[in-house]
Amino acid sequence: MTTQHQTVDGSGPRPPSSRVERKRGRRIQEILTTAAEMFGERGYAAVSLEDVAERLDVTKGSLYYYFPSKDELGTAAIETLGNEWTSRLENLLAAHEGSPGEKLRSLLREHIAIAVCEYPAALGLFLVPGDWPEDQHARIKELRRRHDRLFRRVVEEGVSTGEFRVPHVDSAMQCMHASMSQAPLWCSGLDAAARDRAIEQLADTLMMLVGHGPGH
Amino acid sequence: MTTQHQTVDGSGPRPPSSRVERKRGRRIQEILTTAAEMFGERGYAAVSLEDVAERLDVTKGSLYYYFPSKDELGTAAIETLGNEWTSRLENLLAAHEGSPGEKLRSLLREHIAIAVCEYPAALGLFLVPGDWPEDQHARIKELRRRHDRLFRRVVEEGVSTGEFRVPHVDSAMQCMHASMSQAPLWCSGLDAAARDRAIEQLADTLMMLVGHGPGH
DNA sequence: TCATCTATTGACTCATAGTTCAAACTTCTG
DNA sequence: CAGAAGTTTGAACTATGAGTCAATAGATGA
Repeated sequence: MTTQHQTVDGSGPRPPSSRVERKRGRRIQEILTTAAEMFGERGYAAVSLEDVAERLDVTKGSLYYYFPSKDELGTAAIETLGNEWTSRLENLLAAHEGSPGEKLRSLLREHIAIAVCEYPAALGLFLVPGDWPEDQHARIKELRRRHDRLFRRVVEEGVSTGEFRVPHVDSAMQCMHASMSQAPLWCSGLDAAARDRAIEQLADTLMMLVGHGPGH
Repeated sequence: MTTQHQTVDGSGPRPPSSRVERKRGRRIQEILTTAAEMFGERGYAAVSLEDVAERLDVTKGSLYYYFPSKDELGTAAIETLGNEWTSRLENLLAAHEGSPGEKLRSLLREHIAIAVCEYPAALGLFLVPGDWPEDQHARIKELRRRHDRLFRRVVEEGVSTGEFRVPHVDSAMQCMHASMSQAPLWCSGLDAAARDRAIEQLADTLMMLVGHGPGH
């Protein structure tokens, strides 16, 4: 068999099995991360597979050994990135014991840090869904919804206990997401120290949206 | 002469002159508005000139009668849109007599309303600058800077009089711009009444960023 | 070491989108 | 109305990027 294009995620009853399969998995991750990064930086349509291949130091054909098409690569990039991202936020929230204010601040920090430090520019995935084909467009919107539910739960908890003062929850959520989605842009080019400071300040600022200023 | 591709903006010592020239100007505006709208919706790379031509009910070749290339069309779209936009905000601010809080709220409302109602989706121009070629990328950044200066002046005025409480001015500005740039997305599909309400609520929410909640 | 499975290459095809242009059509103007 | 000027068209041409594939290089295991 020359090509396989198996399902990407390791779900189902398949253990990491042989060394060669684990190696394949790592290669796929490498490709997905790079692709997501570039799609995030410049949009889906503007990035050619040759561009992606070049950054990976391989040729275009090699990518087709792992993915049957650009669209499938795009889909996989959204899915794997989105799944890891969301589950990390969910775990953080599940393990957190603090007040709504503390919870929200932790969520914000984690979310921004992942975006800025680990998948630089990858949150750009969320920027112009119109740039993506129909199918992927829908997935991105779904991913957005999942993140929104997480944050919204905490915000509404804070509103009901009176700790937050939010004139319009929907607007506040939208502003929060919009701001976080552009954080990688603002932080690109900063050194580690400045980046950490910027993340901290951004979290401070977004807490203002729920009426939870530095006075608290 | 078959093609001309003259400068687009009406600056310099050229009155609107003949009727035919005015007609030409209107046609150019029509093209620019449509193109900006589509670039905003789906990004620069994802929109072909045939797409633009189709929405205008002409053929691709016709666009080349007015613009020598896609890139020039993109540049002109950014420039004209940006110039009109900025000067309207500048005029509003120059004529305004109120407190920093009232000024900022007016600016926000006007900015969002222009984005949402007059150039639907055109603020998307600002969304993925990486999607554009170098040259246009730089122009978009410059345009952003001009808008930023306007808003920042008002915010800093409010901070110095003590009316605003802003932990980090840079972060606050970034969040403000990010949120406004996505407003057209949120408002697409709303009827006029719902749209006006959404604009109002968004302005409320962004006032929170400068510690100027509904209590004031 | 040989045989087999895996991974990569580079040259090729095909479709799309940017660009040119001569010819046809429309609108002005004397 | 005739001719000139302005505008639009549709059919090329070209460049780019998606996708294919046979040949080759590299691992792996007996």
